[in-house]
This record gives sequence, C-alpha cells and structure tokens, in this order.
Amino acid sequence: MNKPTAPDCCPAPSAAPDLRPVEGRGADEELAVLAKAIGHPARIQILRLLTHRTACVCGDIVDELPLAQSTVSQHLKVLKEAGLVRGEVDGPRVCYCLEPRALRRLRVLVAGL
Amino acid sequence: MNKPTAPDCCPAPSAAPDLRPVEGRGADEELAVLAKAIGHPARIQILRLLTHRTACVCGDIVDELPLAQSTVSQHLKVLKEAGLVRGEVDGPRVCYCLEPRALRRLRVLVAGL
DNA sequence: ACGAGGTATCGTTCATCTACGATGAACAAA
DNA sequence: TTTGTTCATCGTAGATGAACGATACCTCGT
Repeated sequence: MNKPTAPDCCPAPSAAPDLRPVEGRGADEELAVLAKAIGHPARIQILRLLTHRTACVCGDIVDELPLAQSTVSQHLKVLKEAGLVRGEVDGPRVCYCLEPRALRRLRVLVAGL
Repeated sequence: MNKPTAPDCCPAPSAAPDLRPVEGRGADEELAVLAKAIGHPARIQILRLLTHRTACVCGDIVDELPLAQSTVSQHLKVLKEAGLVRGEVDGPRVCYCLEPRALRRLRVLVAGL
C-alpha cells in the first residue's frame, strides 16, 4: 500500500486504429496545429526527453534545457494544448508524458502529404 | 525541337538513401525548421496542390487560395527556404514543384520522435 | 523599344511567439 | 499554521509572423 514517488501516469499505449481523414480542411488545420507545436527546437527536445526516459519527467526537464522555468512551462503548455503531451499532478510536482495517439496522428498526417 | 508551354521541372524522384542523423541537435533544428514551415494551413494546402497535380502549378495556386497574390508568394518563399519546394522560371511564369527529398526527410524525422 | 501579364519584394499594420523575472497557487512536511 | 518546494500564470519587451496594397522586376510578344 506504499505510495512511492514513482508516478504511475503514462498509461496504456492503446493501439486503437485512427479513423479520421488524412486530407481535407480539417486535416489541414489539425496538421498545422501539430506541426506548429513541434516547430521549435526546445519543444522537440522536450519530446525526445519524454520518449527516451520512459518514465515521466517533470522539473527535470528544466534542468535539461538552457531555459528558465517559466519558459519551459510555456513550451509544455503549447505541447499540451496541441495534445502531444499530458500532465498529471503527482503531489507537489507534475508528471508529463507523451500522448502516443497524437504522435501517431502526426506521423499519419505527415505521411499523407 | 518544339518548346511547348508544358514545363519540364519537377525532375527525377531520385531515391537516394538519406544518411543524415535522426536525432541530436542538428536534427532537432532541422525538424523544427521543416515543422514550422508546414505549421500553417495555407502552406499545407499549397503542398497538397503540388502533390495532387503532378505538374507544377504557379499562379494557379493563387486562384485556389483565398489569399492575396503577395501573401501566397510569401508562403511559397517560406516553403522554398525550408527546402520543401522549388521554383523554376518557365517563361513569364514560375513553376513550383515539391522537393521529394525534403518531404521524405520530414517523414523520417517525425518518425524518429 | 515598348507594353502586358505574372511574380517578387517593399512597407505597413496587427497579432502571435519567445524569453525572462516576479508573483501566485497547490501540496507535503515540520 | 507555517515553511519550503514545485509548477503555473502574469506582465513585459523584443522578435517574428501573417496579411494586404503598392510597386518594382522579369520575360515574352508586338
């Protein structure tokens, strides 16, 4: 019944197929939002950090980037609003993890170009 | 020896393998540039126009988009600077075509996330 | 050389992005 | 309750982006 600091977010990969269209106005807008979200090196670096460390990091991201804490928080917000990342509160800290569905969606949309 | 209006740009697909790295600082920057370039619905629409019509269009792009000619020209410039598109002068008009290598590179980099 | 059509560039305006420090809110431990 | 830690938000300043009209630039016919 212990509740260690180890967070338990980053849930099931959930390999459900994606039935949304790859073209059309909606897809264009969707791809534009996703692409703009990863259109900054810092945000790409954040995504890589989250992929490599399977576990969700939180403030460690700040330590890894040459940016102020508030700036990193902004970037995380952008990624979160794009749906690429999710944050779960784990005590005083926040655990961020990738949203594999969004990443897959991005790959599909880019492949559709 | 005839030189019809049909443009002869959009050259060989050239399936040479890409040996550049998928990660690291350089790749991050590269992906950020490419992603930012497609981070706007109008530019995605332009890319789709260029893929669907095999032939290179030029000012027809302006007719397809609800934007001023100068704005479309700006978007084309962004795509060109990102390496996603190339423009060749064909008489009084300019023929734009996709750069398949850049598109492939983008796919690879996104897949590497 | 000249005019006409097709593009690119310039200059401007308004909005969004990026970065920071400072402040605020939430929570755990004392 | 108070304190310290962690993260989000606010406010700001400078840079970049997006859109347009106007204008300059080419290239081809005449």
